[in-house]
Amino acid sequence: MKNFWLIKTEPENDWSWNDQLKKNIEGWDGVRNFAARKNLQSMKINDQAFFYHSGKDKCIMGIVKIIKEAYPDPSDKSGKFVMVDVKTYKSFKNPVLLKEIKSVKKLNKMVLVNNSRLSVQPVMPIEWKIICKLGI
DNA sequence: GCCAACGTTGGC
DNA sequence: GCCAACGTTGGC
Repeated sequence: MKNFWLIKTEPENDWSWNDQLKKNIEGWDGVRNFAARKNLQSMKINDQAFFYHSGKDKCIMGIVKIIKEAYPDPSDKSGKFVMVDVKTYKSFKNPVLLKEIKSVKKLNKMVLVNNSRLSVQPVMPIEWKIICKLGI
């Protein structure tokens, strides 16, 4: 079964949707949190993930697809953490703002709303559907 | 720039 | 194995 996710990035300092569009395929490394690692390890090929800008923007920019499942993150010297590869899938015409998400009642259970610090989060199918509609 | 919330570390 | 201290994240 296909799963849905949300991955966060800091567009200013780290990696932006613009960078993603330019590069198309990118290794999602640098995750150093056990809850996030667990989510990375649950990802399957062809799962989809929202691409979220934290910081100034605070919005979902588009969708990426998982094209390679969890493998050891070479940037982690301890060897404990993993990464996946993602590929640009779809750009939202209307990036969905955190503010909008918070204003939709059915979305107020989202991890993004309740635990905004988790950098790799699961998304419920119903939540996925609503946000896709908002972003078109 | 502040601060609340959270995760991780390390001493016991 | 607990918990205080610390560092980091991210929304405001």
